[in-house]
Amino acid sequence: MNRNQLRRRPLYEQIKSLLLRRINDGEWQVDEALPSEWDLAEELSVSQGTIRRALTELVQDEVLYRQQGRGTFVAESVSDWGDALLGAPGAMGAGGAAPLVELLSCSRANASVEMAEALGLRRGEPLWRLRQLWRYQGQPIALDDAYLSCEKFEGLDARWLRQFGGGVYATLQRRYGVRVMVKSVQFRAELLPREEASLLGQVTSIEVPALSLLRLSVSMTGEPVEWRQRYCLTQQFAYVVTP
Amino acid sequence: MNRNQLRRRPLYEQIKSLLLRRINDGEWQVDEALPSEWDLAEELSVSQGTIRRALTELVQDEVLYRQQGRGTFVAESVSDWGDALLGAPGAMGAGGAAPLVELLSCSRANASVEMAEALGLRRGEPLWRLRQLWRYQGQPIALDDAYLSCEKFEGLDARWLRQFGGGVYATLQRRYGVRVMVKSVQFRAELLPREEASLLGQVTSIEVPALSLLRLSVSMTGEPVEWRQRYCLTQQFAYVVTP
DNA sequence: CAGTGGTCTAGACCACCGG
DNA sequence: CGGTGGTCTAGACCACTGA
Repeated sequence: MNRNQLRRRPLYEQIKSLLLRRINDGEWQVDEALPSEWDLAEELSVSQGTIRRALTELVQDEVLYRQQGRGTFVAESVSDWGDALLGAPGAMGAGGAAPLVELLSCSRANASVEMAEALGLRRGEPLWRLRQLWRYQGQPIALDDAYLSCEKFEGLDARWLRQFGGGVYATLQRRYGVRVMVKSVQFRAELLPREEASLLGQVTSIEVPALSLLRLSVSMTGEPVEWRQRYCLTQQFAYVVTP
Repeated sequence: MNRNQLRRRPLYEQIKSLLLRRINDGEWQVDEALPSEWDLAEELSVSQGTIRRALTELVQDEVLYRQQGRGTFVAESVSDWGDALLGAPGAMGAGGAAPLVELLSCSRANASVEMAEALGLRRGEPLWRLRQLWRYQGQPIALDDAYLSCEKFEGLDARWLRQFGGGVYATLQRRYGVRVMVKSVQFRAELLPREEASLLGQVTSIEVPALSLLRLSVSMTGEPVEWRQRYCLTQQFAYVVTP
């Protein structure tokens, strides 16, 4: 390891970046073990304690997971759904589960002002719009529109996404080597727009309030990747977050 | 430090608990420095590295904060509002700020089934109900009802809360030595009930959707302390969370 | 059993802060 | 300048896993 690096970034930070790059380059697959801490220490000419610290932080970032006696492994990327669970309103203890996803469509759109700003693109640039329907206990519960740059993710289409399964983020990781993490989430309460209401099976004429989420996801290097809007029905189940 | 403790809990965990107890007992005030890592190490007969690890985790839990060259200090308890910010819808970059709080009333209520379960009490037990109005840029933006056990927090009243200022959590810490952290939050979209609508200045006859939050807060030892419900207007500002 | 991560120690040097 | 936290090293022992 180069010790004369202007002494700016600590060693363990440099090792974090290095490992992150190698993970994203696909050097180790999901659930595959990295070399042991001692082997990494020798390879990178640092002490095992320094390797340990880098790995510990990557575990905290949920990029890796450890199992005592077995090794250190590459973690799955986050789920499209996010960390939230669906639970009975008022019952704070028992968290439910995450819903199941179905890809409805993959079309093209143009970046709005907000999308362009959030994604670091110019207004009007072409984006993929991936529409997903979430079901919980068989019932439609949420509708997502995910927007991603066409340029960065050339050739993304419904066939790929359905074939891979596991949602948009899993596909980004496996096909484009991009790991993603949620940077920011906005919550609002809105009346469900007509189109979304019909897709969510809300056919009554009365207007129904829905939880509206806006979410910005970035790559591990902090580069904005996805702008996602979600309408979530919360009459039966609440959207539960546990910090 | 007792090394023959059945070897169950690691030393740094024991030290975390010990320091947490001493912080809650008021041994050091908010923004007051703890003894240096070396002094603590000597006092507790462990190595500085072990003290360091315990402190690092308490910093991650936002119980302490560190300043290089100065020391390690007791942090403020969390704000009643929580970690969220109010921001312009669609603008993910620029987070706004938190709103200002005003205590409306302090009354008594009886625990509902959900409250009792969440707080570990029996149904119908007496609770304080603290009603707070949040204003942002002068406009009412959210209404909170915080419920706490009357038994555990004897003598809580509006005078104390107003006199202390800084909200419920600051008062719990200063008067009862209880530090609090948010354990779980539920989000729902609802139509704003009539009473809450009038307190939030929504006098139109049409029904307005509001973001409904249910939040359970616990002490540092994990004991449930507060059940809080919030109605938040989101027509103008979104509720922004940054993980 | 060998190999892995998990804890703990001791000591060194650096970077920053304040008087 | 002394005192603080921040980084890095080397080595020891433990606890768990799997062959």
